[in-house]
Amino acid sequence: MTAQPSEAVERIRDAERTRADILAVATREFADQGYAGARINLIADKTSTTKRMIYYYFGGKEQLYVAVLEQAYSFIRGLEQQLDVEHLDPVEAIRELAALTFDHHESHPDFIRLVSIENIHRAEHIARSTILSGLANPALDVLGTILARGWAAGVFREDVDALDVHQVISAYCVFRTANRHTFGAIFARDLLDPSLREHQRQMLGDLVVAWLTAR
Amino acid sequence: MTAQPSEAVERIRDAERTRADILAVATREFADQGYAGARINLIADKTSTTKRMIYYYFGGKEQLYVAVLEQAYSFIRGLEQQLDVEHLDPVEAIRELAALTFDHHESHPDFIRLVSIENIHRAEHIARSTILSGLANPALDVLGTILARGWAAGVFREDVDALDVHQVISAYCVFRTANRHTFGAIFARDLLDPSLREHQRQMLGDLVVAWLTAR
DNA sequence: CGCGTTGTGTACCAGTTGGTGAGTTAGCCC
DNA sequence: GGGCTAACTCACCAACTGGTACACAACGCG
Repeated sequence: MTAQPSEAVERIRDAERTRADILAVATREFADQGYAGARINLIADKTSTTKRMIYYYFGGKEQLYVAVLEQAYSFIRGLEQQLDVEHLDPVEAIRELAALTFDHHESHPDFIRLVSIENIHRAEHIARSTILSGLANPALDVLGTILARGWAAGVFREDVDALDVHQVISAYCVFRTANRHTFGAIFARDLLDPSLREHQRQMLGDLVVAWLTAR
Repeated sequence: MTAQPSEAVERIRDAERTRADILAVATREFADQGYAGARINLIADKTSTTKRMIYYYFGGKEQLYVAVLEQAYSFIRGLEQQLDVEHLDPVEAIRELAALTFDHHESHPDFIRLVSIENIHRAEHIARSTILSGLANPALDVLGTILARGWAAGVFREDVDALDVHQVISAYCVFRTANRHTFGAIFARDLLDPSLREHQRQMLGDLVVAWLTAR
Protein backbone atom coordinates (compact mmCIF):
# COMPACT_ATOMS: atom_id res chain seq x y z
CA MET A 1 0.00 0.00 0.00
CA THR A 2 2.99 2.30 0.40
CA ALA A 3 5.09 3.76 -2.35
CA GLN A 4 7.90 1.32 -1.65
CA PRO A 5 9.49 -0.06 -4.81
CA SER A 6 8.74 -3.71 -3.91
CA GLU A 7 5.53 -4.83 -2.30
CA ALA A 8 3.87 -8.09 -3.27
CA VAL A 9 6.53 -10.82 -3.54
CA GLU A 10 9.15 -8.82 -1.70
CA ARG A 11 10.05 -11.36 0.92
CA ILE A 12 13.13 -12.65 -0.88
CA ARG A 13 16.77 -12.21 -0.01
CA ASP A 14 16.45 -10.68 3.42
CA ALA A 15 18.92 -12.37 5.69
CA GLU A 16 18.03 -10.26 8.69
CA ARG A 17 14.37 -11.04 8.44
CA THR A 18 14.90 -14.74 7.82
CA ARG A 19 17.14 -15.04 10.85
CA ALA A 20 14.74 -13.12 13.05
CA ASP A 21 11.82 -15.18 11.79
CA ILE A 22 13.57 -18.45 12.64
CA LEU A 23 14.58 -17.15 16.06
CA ALA A 24 11.06 -16.03 16.89
CA VAL A 25 9.50 -19.32 15.89
CA ALA A 26 12.25 -21.30 17.66
CA THR A 27 11.74 -19.30 20.86
CA ARG A 28 8.08 -20.19 20.91
CA GLU A 29 8.71 -23.85 20.14
CA PHE A 30 11.51 -24.36 22.65
CA ALA A 31 9.57 -22.55 25.36
CA ASP A 32 6.56 -24.67 24.54
CA GLN A 33 8.06 -28.10 24.12
CA GLY A 34 11.42 -28.01 25.84
CA TYR A 35 14.74 -28.67 24.13
CA ALA A 36 14.28 -32.37 23.42
CA GLY A 37 10.57 -31.97 22.70
CA ALA A 38 11.01 -29.23 20.09
CA ARG A 39 11.37 -30.45 16.51
CA ILE A 40 13.58 -28.81 13.93
CA ASN A 41 11.20 -29.91 11.19
CA LEU A 42 8.25 -28.32 12.94
CA ILE A 43 10.11 -25.09 13.61
CA ALA A 44 11.02 -24.96 9.92
CA ASP A 45 7.41 -25.54 8.90
CA LYS A 46 6.17 -22.69 11.07
CA THR A 47 8.79 -20.44 9.54
CA SER A 48 8.33 -18.72 6.22
CA THR A 49 11.54 -20.38 5.09
CA THR A 50 12.94 -23.92 5.12
CA LYS A 51 14.87 -26.20 7.40
CA ARG A 52 17.97 -25.71 5.33
CA MET A 53 18.07 -22.08 6.43
CA ILE A 54 18.11 -23.05 10.11
CA TYR A 55 21.32 -24.95 9.49
CA TYR A 56 22.62 -22.20 7.26
CA TYR A 57 22.17 -19.50 9.91
CA PHE A 58 22.58 -21.39 13.16
CA GLY A 59 24.41 -24.60 12.44
CA GLY A 60 22.28 -27.04 14.39
CA LYS A 61 19.56 -27.59 16.92
CA GLU A 62 21.70 -26.92 19.97
CA GLN A 63 23.20 -23.72 18.57
CA LEU A 64 19.73 -22.53 17.65
CA TYR A 65 18.61 -23.17 21.20
CA VAL A 66 21.57 -21.25 22.62
CA ALA A 67 20.79 -18.35 20.27
CA VAL A 68 17.22 -18.38 21.59
CA LEU A 69 18.47 -18.25 25.17
CA GLU A 70 20.89 -15.45 24.42
CA GLN A 71 18.24 -13.34 22.77
CA ALA A 72 15.74 -13.95 25.56
CA TYR A 73 18.20 -13.07 28.30
CA SER A 74 19.45 -9.95 26.58
CA PHE A 75 15.89 -8.78 26.04
CA ILE A 76 15.05 -9.23 29.70
CA ARG A 77 18.22 -7.50 30.77
CA GLY A 78 17.29 -4.56 28.61
CA LEU A 79 14.05 -4.22 30.53
CA GLU A 80 15.79 -4.37 33.87
CA GLN A 81 18.07 -1.51 32.98
CA GLN A 82 15.06 0.78 32.99
CA LEU A 83 14.60 0.35 36.72
CA ASP A 84 14.47 3.67 38.49
CA VAL A 85 13.57 3.52 42.14
CA GLU A 86 16.55 5.25 43.67
CA HIS A 87 14.72 8.45 44.46
CA LEU A 88 12.43 6.67 46.93
CA ASP A 89 13.21 5.99 50.58
CA PRO A 90 14.65 2.49 51.14
CA VAL A 91 11.47 0.78 52.31
CA GLU A 92 9.37 2.20 49.50
CA ALA A 93 12.15 1.49 47.01
CA ILE A 94 12.27 -2.18 48.01
CA ARG A 95 8.51 -2.46 47.73
CA GLU A 96 8.62 -0.85 44.32
CA LEU A 97 11.47 -3.05 43.13
CA ALA A 98 9.57 -6.13 44.24
CA ALA A 99 6.45 -4.92 42.45
CA LEU A 100 8.39 -4.24 39.25
CA THR A 101 9.98 -7.67 39.38
CA PHE A 102 6.54 -9.13 39.94
CA ASP A 103 5.06 -7.36 36.89
CA HIS A 104 8.01 -8.20 34.84
CA HIS A 105 7.87 -11.96 35.49
CA GLU A 106 4.16 -12.00 34.89
CA SER A 107 4.61 -10.34 31.51
CA HIS A 108 7.20 -12.80 30.23
CA PRO A 109 6.07 -16.36 30.90
CA ASP A 110 8.01 -17.68 27.91
CA PHE A 111 11.23 -16.45 29.45
CA ILE A 112 10.44 -18.20 32.71
CA ARG A 113 9.70 -21.38 30.80
CA LEU A 114 13.02 -21.18 29.01
CA VAL A 115 14.77 -20.74 32.34
CA SER A 116 12.96 -23.77 33.76
CA ILE A 117 13.91 -25.80 30.73
CA GLU A 118 17.49 -24.70 30.99
CA ASN A 119 17.55 -25.76 34.64
CA ILE A 120 16.33 -29.22 33.67
CA HIS A 121 19.45 -29.35 31.53
CA ARG A 122 21.52 -28.14 34.47
CA ALA A 123 22.29 -24.85 32.72
CA GLU A 124 24.82 -26.58 30.52
CA HIS A 125 24.00 -24.38 27.53
CA ILE A 126 24.25 -21.15 29.49
CA ALA A 127 27.55 -22.30 30.93
CA ARG A 128 28.84 -22.97 27.42
CA SER A 129 27.65 -19.64 26.04
CA THR A 130 30.31 -16.96 26.24
CA ILE A 131 27.63 -14.29 26.16
CA LEU A 132 25.52 -15.67 28.99
CA SER A 133 27.78 -17.19 31.59
CA GLY A 134 28.66 -14.95 34.49
CA LEU A 135 26.73 -11.99 33.15
CA ALA A 136 25.15 -10.28 36.12
CA ASN A 137 21.77 -8.76 36.54
CA PRO A 138 21.19 -4.99 36.51
CA ALA A 139 18.41 -5.42 39.05
CA LEU A 140 21.01 -6.66 41.49
CA ASP A 141 22.97 -3.41 41.41
CA VAL A 142 19.86 -1.40 42.08
CA LEU A 143 19.04 -3.71 44.95
CA GLY A 144 22.52 -3.31 46.41
CA THR A 145 22.16 0.46 46.43
CA ILE A 146 18.77 0.36 48.10
CA LEU A 147 20.02 -2.01 50.78
CA ALA A 148 23.06 0.15 51.49
CA ARG A 149 20.82 3.14 52.03
CA GLY A 150 18.54 1.10 54.26
CA TRP A 151 21.46 -0.09 56.35
CA ALA A 152 22.79 3.41 56.68
CA ALA A 153 19.39 4.56 57.89
CA GLY A 154 19.24 1.63 60.31
CA VAL A 155 15.92 0.36 58.97
CA PHE A 156 17.05 -2.95 57.41
CA ARG A 157 18.32 -6.11 59.05
CA GLU A 158 22.01 -6.69 58.40
CA ASP A 159 22.24 -10.47 58.31
CA VAL A 160 21.37 -10.75 54.60
CA ASP A 161 22.99 -9.51 51.41
CA ALA A 162 21.63 -8.26 48.11
CA LEU A 163 21.72 -11.68 46.53
CA ASP A 164 19.70 -13.15 49.39
CA VAL A 165 16.99 -10.56 48.85
CA HIS A 166 17.08 -11.08 45.12
CA GLN A 167 16.73 -14.81 45.70
CA VAL A 168 13.60 -14.34 47.82
CA ILE A 169 11.95 -11.99 45.36
CA SER A 170 12.85 -14.20 42.39
CA ALA A 171 11.66 -17.34 44.13
CA TYR A 172 8.25 -15.81 44.76
CA CYS A 173 7.87 -14.42 41.24
CA VAL A 174 9.26 -17.43 39.41
CA PHE A 175 7.19 -19.88 41.40
CA ARG A 176 3.91 -18.23 40.51
CA THR A 177 4.57 -18.75 36.81
CA ALA A 178 6.82 -21.78 36.71
CA ASN A 179 4.77 -23.92 39.08
CA ARG A 180 1.42 -22.57 38.14
CA HIS A 181 0.16 -25.78 36.61
CA THR A 182 1.04 -28.38 39.24
CA PHE A 183 -0.01 -25.96 41.99
CA GLY A 184 -3.31 -25.39 40.22
CA ALA A 185 -3.90 -29.09 39.62
CA ILE A 186 -3.32 -30.00 43.26
CA PHE A 187 -4.71 -27.01 45.16
CA ALA A 188 -7.27 -25.75 42.68
CA ARG A 189 -5.94 -22.19 42.81
CA ASP A 190 -4.61 -20.55 39.68
CA LEU A 191 -1.71 -18.42 40.85
CA LEU A 192 -2.04 -16.22 37.77
CA ASP A 193 -5.77 -15.65 38.10
CA PRO A 194 -6.25 -11.90 37.45
CA SER A 195 -8.61 -11.59 40.41
CA LEU A 196 -5.81 -12.72 42.71
CA ARG A 197 -3.22 -10.48 41.14
CA GLU A 198 -3.42 -7.50 43.48
CA HIS A 199 -3.40 -9.69 46.56
CA GLN A 200 -0.36 -11.58 45.26
CA ARG A 201 1.44 -8.37 44.42
CA GLN A 202 0.72 -6.83 47.79
CA MET A 203 1.75 -10.03 49.54
CA LEU A 204 5.22 -10.00 48.00
CA GLY A 205 5.79 -6.40 49.12
CA ASP A 206 4.55 -7.16 52.63
CA LEU A 207 6.71 -10.27 52.79
CA VAL A 208 9.96 -8.61 51.81
CA VAL A 209 9.44 -5.39 53.74
CA ALA A 210 8.34 -7.18 56.92
CA TRP A 211 11.36 -9.44 56.70
CA LEU A 212 13.93 -6.72 56.04
CA THR A 213 12.57 -4.34 58.67
CA ALA A 214 11.92 -6.93 61.37
CA ARG A 215 13.13 -6.33 64.94
CA MET B 1 24.80 -68.30 51.31
CA THR B 2 21.51 -68.79 53.16
CA ALA B 3 19.51 -71.96 53.36
CA GLN B 4 16.97 -70.58 50.90
CA PRO B 5 15.94 -73.07 48.22
CA SER B 6 17.00 -70.77 45.36
CA GLU B 7 20.00 -68.50 45.42
CA ALA B 8 22.15 -68.05 42.33
CA VAL B 9 19.89 -67.61 39.28
CA GLU B 10 16.79 -66.85 41.28
CA ARG B 11 15.85 -63.56 39.68
CA ILE B 12 13.30 -65.08 37.34
CA ARG B 13 9.54 -64.73 37.22
CA ASP B 14 8.98 -62.00 39.78
CA ALA B 15 6.40 -59.58 38.47
CA GLU B 16 6.57 -57.32 41.50
CA ARG B 17 10.29 -56.90 41.29
CA THR B 18 10.32 -56.37 37.53
CA ARG B 19 7.70 -53.66 37.79
CA ALA B 20 9.51 -51.93 40.63
CA ASP B 21 12.80 -52.16 38.77
CA ILE B 22 11.35 -50.53 35.67
CA LEU B 23 9.70 -47.82 37.75
CA ALA B 24 12.91 -47.01 39.62
CA VAL B 25 14.98 -46.73 36.46
CA ALA B 26 12.26 -44.75 34.70
CA THR B 27 12.05 -42.31 37.62
CA ARG B 28 15.74 -41.59 37.38
CA GLU B 29 15.67 -41.22 33.61
CA PHE B 30 12.60 -39.00 33.42
CA ALA B 31 13.88 -36.80 36.26
CA ASP B 32 17.22 -36.58 34.51
CA GLN B 33 16.22 -36.04 30.91
CA GLY B 34 12.65 -34.81 30.97
CA TYR B 35 9.73 -36.55 29.31
CA ALA B 36 10.72 -36.01 25.69
CA GLY B 37 14.41 -36.44 26.45
CA ALA B 38 14.05 -39.80 28.17
CA ARG B 39 14.39 -42.81 25.89
CA ILE B 40 12.40 -46.00 26.31
CA ASN B 41 15.26 -47.97 24.82
CA LEU B 42 17.73 -46.54 27.32
CA ILE B 43 15.40 -47.12 30.26
CA ALA B 44 15.03 -50.72 29.12
CA ASP B 45 18.80 -51.14 28.84
CA LYS B 46 19.36 -49.87 32.37
CA THR B 47 16.74 -52.30 33.61
CA SER B 48 17.44 -55.95 34.30
CA THR B 49 14.62 -56.75 31.89
CA THR B 50 13.68 -55.78 28.34
CA LYS B 51 11.77 -53.05 26.56
CA ARG B 52 8.95 -55.42 25.82
CA MET B 53 8.28 -55.69 29.54
CA ILE B 54 7.82 -51.94 29.84
CA TYR B 55 4.99 -52.19 27.35
CA TYR B 56 3.71 -55.32 29.04
CA TYR B 57 3.44 -53.65 32.44
CA PHE B 58 2.78 -50.02 31.61
CA GLY B 59 1.46 -49.85 28.07
CA GLY B 60 3.56 -47.01 26.71
CA LYS B 61 5.93 -44.16 27.41
CA GLU B 62 3.29 -41.76 28.61
CA GLN B 63 1.65 -44.26 30.94
CA LEU B 64 5.05 -45.14 32.34
CA TYR B 65 5.70 -41.47 33.00
CA VAL B 66 2.35 -41.07 34.74
CA ALA B 67 3.13 -44.12 36.89
CA VAL B 68 6.44 -42.51 37.83
CA LEU B 69 4.67 -39.29 38.83
CA GLU B 70 2.06 -41.15 40.85
CA GLN B 71 4.67 -43.11 42.77
CA ALA B 72 6.78 -40.01 43.42
CA TYR B 73 3.84 -37.96 44.69
CA SER B 74 2.52 -40.71 46.92
CA PHE B 75 5.97 -41.21 48.43
CA ILE B 76 6.30 -37.52 49.21
CA ARG B 77 2.82 -37.39 50.66
CA GLY B 78 3.72 -40.27 52.94
CA LEU B 79 6.58 -38.23 54.34
CA GLU B 80 4.40 -35.21 54.93
CA GLN B 81 1.98 -37.18 57.02
CA GLN B 82 4.68 -37.57 59.63
CA LEU B 83 4.64 -33.86 60.40
CA ASP B 84 4.11 -33.23 64.10
CA VAL B 85 4.47 -29.64 65.17
CA GLU B 86 1.11 -29.08 66.80
CA HIS B 87 2.43 -29.12 70.36
CA LEU B 88 4.52 -25.99 69.75
CA ASP B 89 3.28 -22.42 70.07
CA PRO B 90 2.16 -20.96 66.72
CA VAL B 91 5.30 -18.96 65.94
CA GLU B 92 7.63 -21.82 66.77
CA ALA B 93 5.37 -24.25 64.93
CA ILE B 94 5.51 -22.17 61.75
CA ARG B 95 9.26 -21.92 61.98
CA GLU B 96 9.50 -25.67 62.47
CA LEU B 97 7.13 -26.41 59.61
CA ALA B 98 9.18 -24.18 57.32
CA ALA B 99 12.38 -25.91 58.41
CA LEU B 100 10.88 -29.36 57.80
CA THR B 101 9.67 -28.33 54.35
CA PHE B 102 13.14 -26.96 53.68
CA ASP B 103 14.87 -30.23 54.66
CA HIS B 104 12.34 -32.22 52.80
CA HIS B 105 12.82 -30.41 49.49
CA GLU B 106 16.56 -30.55 49.85
CA SER B 107 16.43 -34.32 50.33
CA HIS B 108 14.37 -35.02 47.23
CA PRO B 109 15.78 -33.15 44.26
CA ASP B 110 14.48 -35.76 41.83
CA PHE B 111 10.95 -35.05 42.93
CA ILE B 112 11.43 -31.32 42.39
CA ARG B 113 12.80 -32.04 38.94
CA LEU B 114 9.79 -34.17 38.08
CA VAL B 115 7.51 -31.37 39.22
CA SER B 116 9.40 -28.86 37.07
CA ILE B 117 9.18 -31.18 34.10
CA GLU B 118 5.49 -31.68 34.66
CA ASN B 119 5.02 -27.89 34.73
CA ILE B 120 6.78 -27.59 31.39
CA HIS B 121 4.04 -29.89 30.13
CA ARG B 122 1.41 -27.73 31.82
CA ALA B 123 0.55 -30.52 34.27
CA GLU B 124 -1.41 -32.30 31.59
CA HIS B 125 -0.41 -35.73 32.88
CA ILE B 126 -1.33 -34.94 36.47
CA ALA B 127 -4.64 -33.57 35.30
CA ARG B 128 -5.30 -36.80 33.43
CA SER B 129 -4.33 -39.03 36.34
CA THR B 130 -7.29 -39.98 38.51
CA ILE B 131 -4.95 -40.61 41.41
CA LEU B 132 -3.15 -37.29 41.30
CA SER B 133 -5.58 -34.58 40.30
CA GLY B 134 -7.12 -32.68 43.14
CA LEU B 135 -5.36 -34.67 45.81
CA ALA B 136 -4.45 -32.24 48.57
CA ASN B 137 -1.37 -31.97 50.65
CA PRO B 138 -1.21 -33.11 54.30
CA ALA B 139 1.19 -30.27 55.08
CA LEU B 140 -1.60 -27.87 54.25
CA ASP B 141 -3.88 -29.20 56.98
CA VAL B 142 -1.14 -28.85 59.56
CA LEU B 143 -0.51 -25.33 58.36
CA GLY B 144 -4.19 -24.48 58.63
CA THR B 145 -4.28 -25.61 62.24
CA ILE B 146 -1.19 -23.62 63.17
CA LEU B 147 -2.55 -20.47 61.54
CA ALA B 148 -5.88 -20.84 63.30
CA ARG B 149 -4.11 -21.02 66.65
CA GLY B 150 -2.01 -18.02 65.75
CA TRP B 151 -5.04 -15.99 64.78
CA ALA B 152 -6.80 -16.95 67.99
CA ALA B 153 -3.77 -15.78 69.94
CA GLY B 154 -3.67 -12.56 67.93
CA VAL B 155 -0.05 -13.04 66.83
CA PHE B 156 -0.56 -13.60 63.09
CA ARG B 157 -1.70 -11.21 60.39
CA GLU B 158 -5.16 -12.06 59.07
CA ASP B 159 -4.94 -10.99 55.45
CA VAL B 160 -3.49 -14.29 54.23
CA ASP B 161 -4.75 -17.86 54.20
CA ALA B 162 -3.02 -21.21 54.61
CA LEU B 163 -2.49 -21.64 50.89
CA ASP B 164 -0.78 -18.25 50.67
CA VAL B 165 1.67 -19.28 53.36
CA HIS B 166 2.22 -22.64 51.75
CA GLN B 167 2.90 -20.87 48.47
CA VAL B 168 5.57 -18.67 50.03
CA ILE B 169 7.33 -21.56 51.76
CA SER B 170 7.14 -23.76 48.66
CA ALA B 171 8.38 -21.01 46.40
CA TYR B 172 11.45 -20.50 48.54
CA CYS B 173 12.21 -24.21 48.87
CA VAL B 174 11.48 -25.15 45.27
CA PHE B 175 13.47 -22.26 43.87
CA ARG B 176 16.66 -23.27 45.65
CA THR B 177 16.61 -26.65 43.97
CA ALA B 178 14.76 -26.04 40.73
CA ASN B 179 16.65 -22.90 39.73
CA ARG B 180 19.95 -23.84 41.24
CA HIS B 181 21.76 -24.12 37.94
CA THR B 182 20.78 -20.93 36.15
CA PHE B 183 21.13 -18.98 39.40
CA GLY B 184 24.57 -20.46 39.91
CA ALA B 185 25.64 -19.77 36.34
CA ILE B 186 24.61 -16.14 36.50
CA PHE B 187 25.36 -15.13 40.08
CA ALA B 188 28.14 -17.58 40.93
CA ARG B 189 26.40 -18.74 44.11
CA ASP B 190 25.40 -22.37 44.51
CA LEU B 191 22.13 -22.25 46.44
CA LEU B 192 22.69 -25.82 47.64
CA ASP B 193 26.23 -25.27 48.86
CA PRO B 194 26.39 -27.02 52.27
CA SER B 195 28.22 -24.07 53.80
CA LEU B 196 25.24 -21.84 53.00
CA ARG B 197 22.66 -24.32 54.24
CA GLU B 198 22.19 -23.04 57.79
CA HIS B 199 21.95 -19.44 56.63
CA GLN B 200 19.38 -20.41 54.01
CA ARG B 201 17.36 -22.41 56.50
CA GLN B 202 17.39 -19.64 59.07
CA MET B 203 16.47 -17.10 56.42
CA LEU B 204 13.29 -18.95 55.47
CA GLY B 205 12.16 -19.09 59.09
CA ASP B 206 12.93 -15.40 59.60
CA LEU B 207 11.13 -14.51 56.40
CA VAL B 208 7.89 -16.32 57.17
CA VAL B 209 7.76 -15.44 60.87
CA ALA B 210 8.56 -11.76 60.29
CA TRP B 211 5.87 -11.60 57.63
CA LEU B 212 3.15 -13.36 59.60
CA THR B 213 3.81 -11.47 62.83
CA ALA B 214 4.33 -8.04 61.30
CA ARG B 215 2.44 -5.03 62.65
C1' DC C 1 27.22 -7.45 -18.35
C1' DG C 2 29.95 -10.96 -16.37
C1' DC C 3 31.02 -13.04 -12.00
C1' DG C 4 31.78 -14.31 -7.35
C1' DT C 5 29.18 -14.25 -3.05
C1' DT C 6 25.25 -14.91 -0.39
C1' DG C 7 20.83 -16.68 0.33
C1' DT C 8 17.33 -20.28 -0.81
C1' DG C 9 14.69 -24.61 -2.16
C1' DT C 10 14.56 -29.69 -3.26
C1' DA C 11 15.56 -34.05 -2.41
C1' DC C 12 17.44 -37.13 0.29
C1' DC C 13 19.69 -40.03 4.12
C1' DA C 14 21.33 -42.90 8.00
C1' DG C 15 20.27 -43.58 12.63
C1' DT C 16 16.98 -43.64 16.11
C1' DT C 17 12.38 -43.73 18.13
C1' DG C 18 8.32 -45.63 20.26
C1' DG C 19 5.90 -49.55 19.56
C1' DT C 20 4.49 -54.62 18.30
C1' DG C 21 3.61 -59.77 16.56
C1' DA C 22 4.33 -63.98 17.80
C1' DG C 23 6.28 -67.42 19.99
C1' DT C 24 8.40 -69.55 24.64
C1' DT C 25 9.02 -70.84 29.43
C1' DA C 26 8.20 -71.03 34.44
C1' DG C 27 5.23 -72.06 37.98
C1' DC C 28 0.85 -73.01 40.01
C1' DC C 29 -3.54 -75.82 40.30
C1' DC C 30 -5.99 -79.92 39.95
C1' DG D 1 1.92 -85.04 35.23
C1' DG D 2 -0.96 -82.45 32.25
C1' DG D 3 -2.64 -78.08 31.27
C1' DC D 4 -3.35 -73.19 31.78
C1' DT D 5 -1.85 -68.59 32.28
C1' DA D 6 1.21 -64.97 33.74
C1' DA D 7 5.77 -63.59 32.84
C1' DC D 8 9.12 -63.27 29.61
C1' DT D 9 12.28 -63.27 24.99
C1' DC D 10 13.38 -62.07 20.35
C1' DA D 11 13.07 -60.22 16.07
C1' DC D 12 11.16 -56.71 13.64
C1' DC D 13 9.10 -52.17 11.82
C1' DA D 14 7.12 -47.78 10.14
C1' DA D 15 7.66 -43.17 11.14
C1' DC D 16 10.31 -39.72 12.34
C1' DT D 17 14.76 -37.28 13.62
C1' DG D 18 18.51 -34.10 12.99
C1' DG D 19 21.34 -33.22 9.42
C1' DT D 20 23.30 -32.66 4.49
C1' DA D 21 24.58 -32.61 -0.90
C1' DC D 22 23.68 -29.96 -4.42
C1' DA D 23 21.67 -27.09 -7.76
C1' DC D 24 20.49 -22.55 -8.49
C1' DA D 25 18.78 -17.81 -8.14
C1' DA D 26 19.32 -13.11 -6.51
C1' DC D 27 22.34 -9.49 -5.43
C1' DG D 28 26.47 -6.30 -5.31
C1' DC D 29 30.33 -4.80 -7.82
C1' DG D 30 33.58 -3.65 -11.24
